[in-house]
Amino acid sequence: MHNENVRSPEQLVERFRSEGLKITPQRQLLFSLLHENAEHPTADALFTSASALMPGISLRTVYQTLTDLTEMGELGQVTFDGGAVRFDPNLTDHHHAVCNECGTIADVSIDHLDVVSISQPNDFSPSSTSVVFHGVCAKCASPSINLDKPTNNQNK
Amino acid sequence: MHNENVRSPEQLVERFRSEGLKITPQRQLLFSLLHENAEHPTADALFTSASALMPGISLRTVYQTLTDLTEMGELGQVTFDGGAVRFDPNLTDHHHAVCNECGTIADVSIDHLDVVSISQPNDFSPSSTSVVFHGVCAKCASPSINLDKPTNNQNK
DNA sequence: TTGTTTGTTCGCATGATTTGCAGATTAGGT
DNA sequence: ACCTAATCTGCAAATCATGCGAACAAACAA
Repeated sequence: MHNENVRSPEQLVERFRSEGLKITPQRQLLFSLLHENAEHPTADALFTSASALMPGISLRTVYQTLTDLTEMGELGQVTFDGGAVRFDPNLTDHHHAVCNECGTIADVSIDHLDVVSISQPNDFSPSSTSVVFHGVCAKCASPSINLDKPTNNQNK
Repeated sequence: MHNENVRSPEQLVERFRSEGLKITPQRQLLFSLLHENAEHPTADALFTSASALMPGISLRTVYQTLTDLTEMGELGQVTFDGGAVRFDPNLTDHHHAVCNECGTIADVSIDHLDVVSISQPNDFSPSSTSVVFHGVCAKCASPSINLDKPTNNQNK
């Protein structure tokens, strides 16, 4: 069974067409780069990936397309620790686990979130809830595997 | 009973003294502006408040002091929706509710957070968990009170 | 009180991220 | 092949935050 909530490039092309928008090579490339991309890339990271395959593509176009997709509800945005906005093609209801060491962000599916006894917001009606776990991922936690310890903490 | 986890200006002065740091008027002012400040202010908001009471204070000093306090563990930082970093003097374990209308951020105390059946991170050891509720606060939700509807959404 | 030392403050430059704008370009239809 | 409107691109500019060095002042000693 395949997850309908991660749009394929074809689906996004169809969506754009139905909205009367044009199908450009830049957009098609970004659609495919986003497809089932679980790395929660920043605009700049996508620009780097895209540039390798399409030299000359503009960072401005990457931002524009990501904004378009977000406004169409085809892309989610998340921000951790004040850094750059990260884009999330996973449209299912899920949460995130951020590794303090390497900065990678993993999706977390929570079947049932039970929040017991909230004190303040007896007058607050939440429309959505996001949970972020901070900790150390398996790769960074195991010393045996972590011989080639990378220092590239992607956090800011 | 008084919450020991929101430091008074006197406590912060004591802490700074014990660390061999100097007690300057700028720092004292910021300590008092942060004391039991539940508005989760940005650095710029604090700079504006501080400037009214101490004309000439530098935004750089505000950032510096906030960074110092954060590194000392006397201040928390939170970011919502990619905007500016917000500072939180509430050191107790708590969460946040963000109003989609007016942008105000309310503290939420959760007595018990029960997360059931996490799928991905069977290999992830979280050291902290943050929950953010997005919705509409009481003030913005009640039409009778909301006659003077303010448009100042503080979100970005 | 005066002097010394060392941490602070301040202003400016710089970096990082994101958006506005306008001219050049091109997808999609005639 | 041509038109037209949408799109792409490059650059300027806004926002947020930090690095740096010179001027300044808190803390302490004499």
